[in-house]
Amino acid sequence: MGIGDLTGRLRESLNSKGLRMTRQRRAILDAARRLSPAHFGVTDLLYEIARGGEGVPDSARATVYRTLELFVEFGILRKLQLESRASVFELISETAHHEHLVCISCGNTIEFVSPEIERLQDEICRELEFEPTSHLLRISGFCKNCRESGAIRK
Amino acid sequence: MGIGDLTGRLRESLNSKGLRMTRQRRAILDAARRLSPAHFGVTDLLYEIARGGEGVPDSARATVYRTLELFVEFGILRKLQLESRASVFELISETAHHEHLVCISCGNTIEFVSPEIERLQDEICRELEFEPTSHLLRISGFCKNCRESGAIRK
DNA sequence: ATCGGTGCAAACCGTTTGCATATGC
DNA sequence: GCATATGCAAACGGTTTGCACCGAT
Repeated sequence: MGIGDLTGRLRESLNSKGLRMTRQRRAILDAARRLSPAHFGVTDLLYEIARGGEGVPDSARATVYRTLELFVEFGILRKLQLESRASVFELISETAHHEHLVCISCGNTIEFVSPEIERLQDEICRELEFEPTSHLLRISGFCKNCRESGAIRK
Repeated sequence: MGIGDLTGRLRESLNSKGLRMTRQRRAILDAARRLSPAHFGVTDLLYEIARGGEGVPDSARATVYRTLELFVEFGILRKLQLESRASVFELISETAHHEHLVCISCGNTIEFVSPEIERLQDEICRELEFEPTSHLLRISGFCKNCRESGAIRK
């Protein structure tokens, strides 16, 4: 099932719970797709929706929050914990789950995948009889650019 | 340098920056030590300080926030990102850095260490020319207890 | 027509900040 | 004595909630 079928998947998920497809939910999904594969926060989404000319007023943050929560439940979005304050989301695609390097100087994130680390995680969970549903691996530090430009302050 | 020498280490760190040892900073360090090795939030700390009879009023959250930040800078505490809302801290001891399994049903955390995963992380950083300063690995899911008791609601 | 969804404003909660007072050095 | 630290209260920013109205089914 491709990323192009997201609208169908959303409709399905909604139906199965007796919920409704609305203009706003469609607009939010579309904006998320346009922003993808970048990560985005609630404000990014509102801005992107406005750019798309969709009718979701800037004051409707509540709707966006409620909808994003729903999308996470449906497995359409993943909620990251990149920063301590604001929530950051990303569209879940068929591509492998990735981890993040976060530069504490410039704030940029670099993505990587490591099947070996994933395998070790599964092993640990088996040993501890823990049933994993998701995981987060984030390495903070200084990216190549910031090290070279001496922009390291923190 | 043992965990018992924390007060001395704090005094040293403070001196080296021209800062002062105060009743409050000592009280906060003591409370953190009493709570250790458990994780604690700002409210836990305030409560523990009150129990110790130290003179830090409940309204002095600002002081606690400022002090914890300082302690993190000094390498005495580590700030975790276990939850999205409130900050959680832990005392850094000589024992190896550990990772967390977090049960999304009961909220309990299980700690584990994995030198292999740490090694793979270092390898990845080397490849991507990234200089790591800290990392966070958190696996969410269901602990043994919750699976067995069928207490899984999510 | 019904029941879920939206928009708005107000409440919430953890955290930060400004400032007068208190205190370690 | 002077600069740092504290305590308090107010501001802040992201998020959640209550409720009247709107709209998909």
